[in-house]
Amino acid sequence: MSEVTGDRLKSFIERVERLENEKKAISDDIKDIYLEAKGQGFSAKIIKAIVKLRKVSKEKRQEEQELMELYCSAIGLDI
Amino acid sequence: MSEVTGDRLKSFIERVERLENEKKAISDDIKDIYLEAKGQGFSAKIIKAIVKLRKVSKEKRQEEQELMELYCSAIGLDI
Amino acid sequence: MSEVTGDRLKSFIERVERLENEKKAISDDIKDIYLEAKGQGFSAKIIKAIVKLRKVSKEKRQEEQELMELYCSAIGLDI
Amino acid sequence: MSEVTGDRLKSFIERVERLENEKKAISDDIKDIYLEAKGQGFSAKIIKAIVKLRKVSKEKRQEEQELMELYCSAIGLDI
DNA sequence: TGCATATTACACACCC
DNA sequence: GGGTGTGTAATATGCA
Repeated sequence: MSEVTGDRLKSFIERVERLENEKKAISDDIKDIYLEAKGQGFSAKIIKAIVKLRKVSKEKRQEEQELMELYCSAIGLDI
Repeated sequence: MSEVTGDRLKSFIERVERLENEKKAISDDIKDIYLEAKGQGFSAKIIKAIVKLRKVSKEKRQEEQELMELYCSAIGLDI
Repeated sequence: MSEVTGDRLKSFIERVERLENEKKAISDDIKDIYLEAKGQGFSAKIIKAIVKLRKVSKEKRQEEQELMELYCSAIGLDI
Repeated sequence: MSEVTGDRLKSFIERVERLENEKKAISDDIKDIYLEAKGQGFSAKIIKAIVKLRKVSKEKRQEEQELMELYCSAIGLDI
């Protein structure tokens, strides 16, 4: 591998590492928000569930719910 | 739940969603870098392995340091 | 640390390691069952959800559901 | 879903539940060992650290081996 | 599309 | 008993 090639490779690696650091910082910020919410009496767990809920479409959620109910009725589990 | 409380809750949710979008954008940037590297003939798999190796090496050093401190504190040795 | 003490310590470590290996083997068996179920056309995801469901009491599930609905109505999210 | 299908589903669920119970029993045994060790004056935290260290050392060796093979295959070197 | 991996979420255990 | 940390489980992503 030529020196130039090595430099380019190094450049790629460092760019990735820089972005991963930024990503990590944002993750930490998100954690802080959950802590803040918790400090004001909100349940972090529920907030996370809502954020997730808003991501996936209503149709998809209903599909899963229906499959779940089908399985439960098949084994006689009352939910 | 009062309207004010609902507003604060909504604010938390939207802040989280905004940060998650930023995080997603960074992930996409990282993906682009790997594509670019691949376009220049580098193996993305190898680059990822190197990035990971550099990360775990750093973490391993920290872990060993912490383990040493744990041992020292366990035997009452002040370092 | 005396030799006897060292031997006892070693014994504890090895007993833990042996049990952790057994635990790992069981985890693998569980994974195999999910694969088998999947191979017969069942959704592993849903089965896991059901197993989890049977673990927690009905009351607890309802509580979480109600809290969730309270939060959603507070931010005007129709679920 | 036919009754037969429901029975098969139920069988999968019960097999998983049985194995999870076994796993739980082993976890409890491990906890007992730590209590016993503590009762003899050993630090559970340190023992856990040692067990973990022995585990990751082994894993790390394997990872390095795999990385080496990855590098070699990347440059077309047959080892 | 199925598999491997990486991230994320959760629950349990320990400590104060 | 409450908060923190750790270990495990689940999900989402990316590659073959």
